[in-house]
Amino acid sequence: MEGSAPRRTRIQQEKRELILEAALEVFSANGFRGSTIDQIAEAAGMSKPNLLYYFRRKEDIHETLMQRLLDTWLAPLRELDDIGDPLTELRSYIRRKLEMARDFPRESRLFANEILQGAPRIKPMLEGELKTLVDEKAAVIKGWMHAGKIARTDPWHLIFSIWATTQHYADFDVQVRAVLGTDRGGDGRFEDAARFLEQLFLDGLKPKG
Amino acid sequence: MEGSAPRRTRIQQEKRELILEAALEVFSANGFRGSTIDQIAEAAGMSKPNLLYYFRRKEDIHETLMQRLLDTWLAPLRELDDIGDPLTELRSYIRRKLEMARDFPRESRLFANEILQGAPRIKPMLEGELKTLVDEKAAVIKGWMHAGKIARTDPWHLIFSIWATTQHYADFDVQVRAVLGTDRGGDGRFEDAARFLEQLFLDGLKPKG
DNA sequence: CTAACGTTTGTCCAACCGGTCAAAAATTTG
DNA sequence: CAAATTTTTGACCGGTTGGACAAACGTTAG
Repeated sequence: MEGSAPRRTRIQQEKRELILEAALEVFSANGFRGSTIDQIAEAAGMSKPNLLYYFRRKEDIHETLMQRLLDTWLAPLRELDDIGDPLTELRSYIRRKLEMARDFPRESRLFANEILQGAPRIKPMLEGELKTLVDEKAAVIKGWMHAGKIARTDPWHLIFSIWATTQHYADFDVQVRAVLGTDRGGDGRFEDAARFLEQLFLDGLKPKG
Repeated sequence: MEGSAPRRTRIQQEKRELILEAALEVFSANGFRGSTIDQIAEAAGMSKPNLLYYFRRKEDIHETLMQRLLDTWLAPLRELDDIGDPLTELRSYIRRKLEMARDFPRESRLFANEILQGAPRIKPMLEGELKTLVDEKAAVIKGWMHAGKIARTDPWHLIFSIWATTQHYADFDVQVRAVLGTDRGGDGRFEDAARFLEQLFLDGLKPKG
């Protein structure tokens, strides 16, 4: 078990939040090794030694950021439930994930950076907590398939494809905008994406017979 | 126009290849800023000054690597042609992209790293060459839709979704393997992915009426 | 007021990093 | 062979980076 959370003064809480916000900005844009404490300190409006008073090491900032991220990041999947209509349930999971890519692109990129580098700091979590959660939800989806509510296919790869297609709009944002151009690359691109993904996941590409 | 390629001795050609291979390994694992010349030199089996004799600056290595990458990386899309049957054509595009994720994961990660950081070095190419190519292929796909050969949807987002789902298996490999576990995360995962993606893109998830 | 405690800053350091340079070693050329 | 050229190396440099530290400053409680 972890030790209890250390008591913090009001200033400590505020400043730590400020630093984490700044670090999210910097880390997500430059990666861990590509970011310097000075950059984060400047973005947080304080001096480097001052920042190091609140977080003793650069890694501590990253670790704290990552822990918080994971909770919110997996929330949409946790909400995937056996209650409603399967297709509706999946559709709203996709929508929620796409909204997260739109509203929290920095978090998405921070996560992508970590995985790309081989997930050195969160591999145990992937193999433990994440795998458990996905296996659990895969079982739910499998139930829907056996009940004939959705087509039979591989639930794990289905989840991967939802992750991939939605996070793409955060992680590869520059490319998406470059390809769509100034006219179609504006704010409307997420609605276009939502429409497309809904159709893809529901009906695929075969023309209506 | 570019100047003509400089003449190189046999040793220069060999050593430059050796360096590029080593750099691909290092850059794709650590990103540009996260990699050091020393790491690349060691992976290439030579000293740092020796490496710098063949590439004057770290950036030169990265640039050369990126130029080569882009040609091979976009080859599958270039091959997408108006000749055969549309659904077959799309299916084999997806298959080719998935094979590239399987056979050239380092190239995929190198590219992903660059885009994630905002594509500082290849943005012009994205807005120029890449956009032109995608627009061209989107027009082809649109033709198929008007001819009733495939369902009507957004061709650009269709291309994005193919990129996202296939490259996911290279870029997020650690996560994919962690979630699938030791039994299903082996070499067979690409065949499972291929089967799943084919079904997804052709039929979607609606149960067969 | 004052002592205790929390916060901020300037200075400093050792390690690292990209890159230079001259000289040595190896190779090619005549 | 010897001269010219290419390749390799060790030593070095200036700038950056993560982090330590003590002293100064601010705040709060008695």
